[in-house]
Amino acid sequence: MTARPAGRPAPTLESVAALAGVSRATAGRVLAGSTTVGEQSREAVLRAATELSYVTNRAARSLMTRRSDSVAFVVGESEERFLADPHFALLLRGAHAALAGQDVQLVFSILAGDAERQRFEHFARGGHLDGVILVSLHGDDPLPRRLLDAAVPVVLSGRPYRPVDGLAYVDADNAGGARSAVELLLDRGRKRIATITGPLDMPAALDRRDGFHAGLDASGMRPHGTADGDFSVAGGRRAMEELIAADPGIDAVFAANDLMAFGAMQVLAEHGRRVPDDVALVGFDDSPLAASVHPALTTVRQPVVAMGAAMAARLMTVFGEGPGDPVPLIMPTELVLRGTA
Amino acid sequence: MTARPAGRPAPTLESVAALAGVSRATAGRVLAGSTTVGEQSREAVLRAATELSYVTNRAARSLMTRRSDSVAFVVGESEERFLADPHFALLLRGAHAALAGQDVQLVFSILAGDAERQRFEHFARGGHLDGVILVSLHGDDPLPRRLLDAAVPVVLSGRPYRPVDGLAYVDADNAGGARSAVELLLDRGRKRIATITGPLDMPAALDRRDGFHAGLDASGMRPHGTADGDFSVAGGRRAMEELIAADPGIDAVFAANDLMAFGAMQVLAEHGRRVPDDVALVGFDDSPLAASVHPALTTVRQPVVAMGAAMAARLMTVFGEGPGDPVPLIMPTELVLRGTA
DNA sequence: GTGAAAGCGCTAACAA
DNA sequence: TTGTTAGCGCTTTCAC
Repeated sequence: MTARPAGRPAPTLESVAALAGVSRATAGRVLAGSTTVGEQSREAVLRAATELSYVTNRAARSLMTRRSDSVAFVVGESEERFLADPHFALLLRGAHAALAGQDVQLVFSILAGDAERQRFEHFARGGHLDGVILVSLHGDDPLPRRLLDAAVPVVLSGRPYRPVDGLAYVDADNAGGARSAVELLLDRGRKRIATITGPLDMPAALDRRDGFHAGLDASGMRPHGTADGDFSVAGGRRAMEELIAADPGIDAVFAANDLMAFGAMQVLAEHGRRVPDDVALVGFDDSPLAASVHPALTTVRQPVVAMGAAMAARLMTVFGEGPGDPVPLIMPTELVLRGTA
Repeated sequence: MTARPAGRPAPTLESVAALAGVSRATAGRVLAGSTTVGEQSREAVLRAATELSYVTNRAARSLMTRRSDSVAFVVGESEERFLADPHFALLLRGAHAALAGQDVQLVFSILAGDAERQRFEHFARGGHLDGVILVSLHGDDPLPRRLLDAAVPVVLSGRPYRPVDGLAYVDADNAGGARSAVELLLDRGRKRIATITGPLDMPAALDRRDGFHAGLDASGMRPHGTADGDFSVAGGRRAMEELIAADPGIDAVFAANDLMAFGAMQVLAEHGRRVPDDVALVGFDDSPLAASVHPALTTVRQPVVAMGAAMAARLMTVFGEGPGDPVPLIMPTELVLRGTA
């Protein structure tokens, strides 16, 4: 189907040129923003284009330029968990915002299962994408390497599990953020501090855990418990139960993301522990719900929307660059003081 | 850039044909799945295509077929709220799943602000989209009508605020679901039942409110309070505060979505009301968090992923159809009994 | 069953 | 500054 009432064919550059009384080439120049065009022609073309409400045919353009003018936003996760996390939507929003106005399409894809992974890789290698934003990869996923080998520009959300030559990425200062959370807890006079980690096949979880330990070490203290979660509310609940069972005396918890912190809050309440009086709590993300729970969650904010935008922007500039290792972009975090610590 | 190591040009149909020793036309026929091709040629072509890892150039194909092989998923909402709601991600996932394997791209867009709306409409009218999935529109948005007028197939998520001729949509049985929630509360012996509504410029909120009233009417009862929320946790909190202030004696609440129910749960706890003993609570959505809060939320499940898939499927079939009013698809809801009622 | 040839609408190289 | 020309890679008649 053509998106147009039957009978009226889509206006082409040809028809715009005809109406403006110039050649197709000149019309093309004007629409492409070339400056080497006479004032008269320019105006005539612009008027004609508006008149016909002309829209460039991207297929024809792509064929010539060998660019697709589209960027993929790819979620490398078969599980539901990541999509349920607002983090994902905010990254997407940021990427979209950065691309809006650039005349670049955002193609969305989820890699659920091997079949889809293969289809996607095939598609990407076919030159149908000017770049790929890769999000929520686990472990040592070979996809970035493979795309790079096929000369497809890639930007990763978060550092790769293992360093990959030539791979660009945008990350938050996870270790620094975690450390600042611990320091806050220490400032508040807490002595028995535990942590709930994220899934340890993800670099973000690893870095937050390391930052947590670094913060304690710096004060000559030791963790009073570590329980592994999975970045979900339910995982946070389980981990908190573990922590309490192992050491009923803990007086502070750093959860590696907000969802797990919410789970921990529930469990603490169920065990009759008051937050923050008995147990102080700090999360990570500053997700949209953090301000709405009660008491409101003290957390480490990472600029997720800005990170999404940065990834898209990175991709746009990478297009022009030659070989050489791209510089990772590490965005600062910020402690948001609210009611739980 | 071409997504391919410099020097090695992307294989074309031409090169596949050459390697297979047939004409480009025959190669094309095989790859398009035509049956009028000899067994020998077919095998030769398939082998050659695999050998070269050939990928059809979509731009060239689009140019010929006048189809874009892409569908847009469009969020008509400038506000953050909708994106933070897991509902959105699940719809997206469903739509993506239905399109996977169909060789159709999912183009993602958010209509934040007038500039973006215009750009999008222009783009869509340009015939760059085979169809549009429209999500989270407010009030009497003219966009569906305008797209339809431009002969762009549209499927709406949820019924339109006002009926629009020829507009396809997929909705949940909001009124029925709300009604079943009320009936549960009545079954539990509750007498003083209030509701927290969604934003009343959205049909889903309206229909749930109406279903709530219908359920009460059927038993000859009247609502003990109505407070308007906005589908957010914070809005649910505010509404619950209102409800308690207006009538401290209420013994049940139906919240028009889960996020507001979460807010209500917090406020009830803060006021020393036990859930469900003192006040029973039913939400709507069965969002991923509903099972994780404590007590776990009793709620009305709507099949969101299936709805997203249905919208995409609808779009694919609409392509072929002629004029005539499409039949709306109303998906059933289901009461999920958990701890709050 | 297969091939030759004609474009789809655009951009880019070259002339003028 | 402008126009002419030559394709980009594909699908699709139309012959054979």
